[in-house]
Amino acid sequence: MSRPTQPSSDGTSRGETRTRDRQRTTRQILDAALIEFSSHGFGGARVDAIAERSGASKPMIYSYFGDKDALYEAALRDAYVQIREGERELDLETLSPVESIASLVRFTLLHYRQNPWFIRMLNTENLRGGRTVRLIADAAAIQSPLIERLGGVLARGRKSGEFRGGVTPVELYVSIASLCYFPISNAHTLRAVFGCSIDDAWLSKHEQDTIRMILGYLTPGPEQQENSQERAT
Amino acid sequence: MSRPTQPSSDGTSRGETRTRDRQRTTRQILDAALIEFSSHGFGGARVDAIAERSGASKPMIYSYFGDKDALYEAALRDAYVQIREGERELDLETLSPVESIASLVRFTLLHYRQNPWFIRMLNTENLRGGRTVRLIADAAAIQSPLIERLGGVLARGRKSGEFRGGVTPVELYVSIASLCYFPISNAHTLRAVFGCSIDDAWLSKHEQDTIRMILGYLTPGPEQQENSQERAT
Amino acid sequence: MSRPTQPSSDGTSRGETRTRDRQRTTRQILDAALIEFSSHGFGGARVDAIAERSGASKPMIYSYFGDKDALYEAALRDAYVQIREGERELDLETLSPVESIASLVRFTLLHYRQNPWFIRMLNTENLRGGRTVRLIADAAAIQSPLIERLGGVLARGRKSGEFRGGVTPVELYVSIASLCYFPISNAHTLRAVFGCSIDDAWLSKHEQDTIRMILGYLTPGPEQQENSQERAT
Amino acid sequence: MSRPTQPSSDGTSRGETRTRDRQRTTRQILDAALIEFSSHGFGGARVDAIAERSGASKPMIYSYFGDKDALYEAALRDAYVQIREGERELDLETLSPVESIASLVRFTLLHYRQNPWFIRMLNTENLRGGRTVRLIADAAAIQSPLIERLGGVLARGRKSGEFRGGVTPVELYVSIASLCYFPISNAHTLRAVFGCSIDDAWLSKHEQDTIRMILGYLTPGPEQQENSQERAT
DNA sequence: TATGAATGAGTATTCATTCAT
DNA sequence: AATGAATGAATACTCATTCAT
Repeated sequence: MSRPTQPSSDGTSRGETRTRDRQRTTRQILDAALIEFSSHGFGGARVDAIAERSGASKPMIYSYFGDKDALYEAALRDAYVQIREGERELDLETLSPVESIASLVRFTLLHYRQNPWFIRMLNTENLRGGRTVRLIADAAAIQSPLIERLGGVLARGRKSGEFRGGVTPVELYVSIASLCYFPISNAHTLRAVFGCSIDDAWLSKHEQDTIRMILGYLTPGPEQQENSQERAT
Repeated sequence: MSRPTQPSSDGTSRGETRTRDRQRTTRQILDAALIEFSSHGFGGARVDAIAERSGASKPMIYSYFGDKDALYEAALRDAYVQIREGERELDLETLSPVESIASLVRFTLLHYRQNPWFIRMLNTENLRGGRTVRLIADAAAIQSPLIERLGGVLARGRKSGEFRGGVTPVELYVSIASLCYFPISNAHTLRAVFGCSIDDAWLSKHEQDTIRMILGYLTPGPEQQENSQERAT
Repeated sequence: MSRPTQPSSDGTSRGETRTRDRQRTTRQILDAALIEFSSHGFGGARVDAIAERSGASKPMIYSYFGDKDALYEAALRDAYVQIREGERELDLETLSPVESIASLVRFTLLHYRQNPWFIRMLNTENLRGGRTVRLIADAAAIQSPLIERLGGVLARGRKSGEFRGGVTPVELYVSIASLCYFPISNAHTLRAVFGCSIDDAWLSKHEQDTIRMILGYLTPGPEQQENSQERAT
Repeated sequence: MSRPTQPSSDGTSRGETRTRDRQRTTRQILDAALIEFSSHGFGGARVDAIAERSGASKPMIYSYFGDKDALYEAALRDAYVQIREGERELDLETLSPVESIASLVRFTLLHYRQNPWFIRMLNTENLRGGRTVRLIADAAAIQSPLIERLGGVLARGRKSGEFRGGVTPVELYVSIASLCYFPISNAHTLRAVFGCSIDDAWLSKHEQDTIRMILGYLTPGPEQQENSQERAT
């Protein structure tokens, strides 16, 4: 029943073509899965919809990935892989420490805006209690080298006297991510409750504010504010 | 199973127990719905599970609320109502401006930690594109008077010279919420990707950092940082 | 809990009032049931709808009638009772035989048109295989004295030479009923399939045709037509 | 269970069995649906029962037809299609006008007796107010070419002097259908109320009576009867 | 290998019927 | 006696998954 495939004219062998087809199909399925899972959450996602959008048949999806959970896992991992690839374009090594931080903020915000499905996948996964990310946490792809690079920036800044000590890269990055993630992730409820529309202008302003906040936090300065609550208690 | 209802002292009679039972049942259904929807998202939530957890029968749920969508809407609204009630306990009027801000940060973080289902409901709703919150946005319950009160704090701070101008209460609140929301909302993925466990200690430290960041942002100061990127560009 | 009812001012005693109330409620339930059953069939009828339309509570309906089947049975019997009452107004004794027949046709058609729920109840019951009408067939109310009276008309007509013999009243009545029932019962499908709208004008014409057909059938005449098929076979 | 399918001789290959199975399954579902809907009405029909009787699974039914309404629509349309197919066997062109009419009556009665579900489907649909037949009325299948053919018979009869004028084919057909439909449709209630059992013998006699009535109605004759009521008024 | 077709096990929702007052 | 409230048992419909080819 398998139709005879004559050797492809571009020099690839039959096996290679198959491999390439398989990769292409896998890619299409993952893209469709990312859209579907990030649009409707895990429970609301439909394998049918993924099949239709990807152009692959359902048995194919099952044969490639196993079941819905496994497909979700693959999609989540792929989400991280794509994001990590994006992060590689970020330059934290040649800019000045201050500029590196500003650049990181700008990049993070832009990244979230350009890949809204990523935020949605993270929301979905956290709603699920992280049960899947835990499974794939050991895989190298998911861990971000960003922390290490950010550690370098902090060290440089401390050495140059621009930054104070006592700030870990993880804490710093979580703060940056928080400020970039939340307004985009929660745009709908923010608009409904506070009447603010999180559009380009709003986010541009927010970008400035965030940079100011983060740099203010890193600056050595007179350090009066952080004692405020100690006095209060 | 029927708890002893002491005779009502306010003159209401008969029907009273029915009413009270209805209220109690409604409450139980809403509680169960909040747990279910915030645990599994809308698509993954099961009306059966809500019935079982609440102790109400399914027909009762449908008779009280209509359908799954309406039940979700009621639960979402209730989530906001509960949060608004919590916010009333917050004192932003008698404390000093700086202390008010610190207090708001502490309160927000505590609030999110103590009511994790709230964060999860917001995530769920935003995953749905906010289609339900839009429906109930006009209800008084949902809009927060917090913004107005925060505006008062900012005004007082500006008058006393502690705060600079040019900061709107919404922007400020979004930043505070961002910093408090994200680490809790995304605790699972953060742990998997950055290896940090968002526990009490972590959050205590984060609370300090957040207060420092926010106050640093509000302080007039030499204003060098916020120009950094202008130099860069 | 039963409120004291002072003796009614119109001379009826408490017991009588209760009896009268019960009768009135029963009547209202039956009316609502006739509408509901004849509108939606047995399977499509909703006890809730009957309760709402009748103004009676569902437990009352169940206490009065038993269950849905029994209620249907009562409604069906009532349909026949009402129809029989209507038939009493028909005069088949004083008019001439020919006029009696014409009058019966006119009456039957009018009757069906004025009580469309009756046709629908009959359709419903026949769809059910007559399982209920069989139960109540023994009750006097349901059997029609019409056949007997029609027998008298036929006898008179035969005696006067206007009608031929060999026609039983049941056969005759079935033919009349057929011609009156079908166009009304099947008005919707007739319109869809044959494009004819069964309105007043159409039915007036049909009334004439029916009378002509029936009388032609009863008239002694040269009797050529009815042999036609014997020749054919 | 799979009947042996001989290799198709018309050049179609593969997919053929699938198609044929689909057609066969569709047929079985429609048959089961006709039985179920005509036995219990729309509201009383159970999709489960149709699945069981047809041997198809419920999801298959839904995948083939859509939902219960659509299945009902398909069944109703199919009922008409089958009936129209039956009518094609009827010869109204070569027989004499009188014989044609007699033949049509005999055919109609036989048809109704042999396909009792057809009458029941019509009853069901009319009980529903014809809302579905209206949807499919435009489909060619449903409209009967019978009327046209009957018009031809009437014309021939008028030309030969056997039939009078002033009779439209629709009116005539409705009368014939009435006389054939009602005794079968209402057999159950007729038996209960008038004690007559509508069996083969009864219907044979009724067939004769109907032919007599219809032909009497068509015959030119002295035309005395139809004036009777004018005298009465 | 690839896929149209098929289904077991749900899932939201309804309804006849009964309880508690 | 009368009814608002409650529910067991369906009922229409769906979906992740597998079969047959």
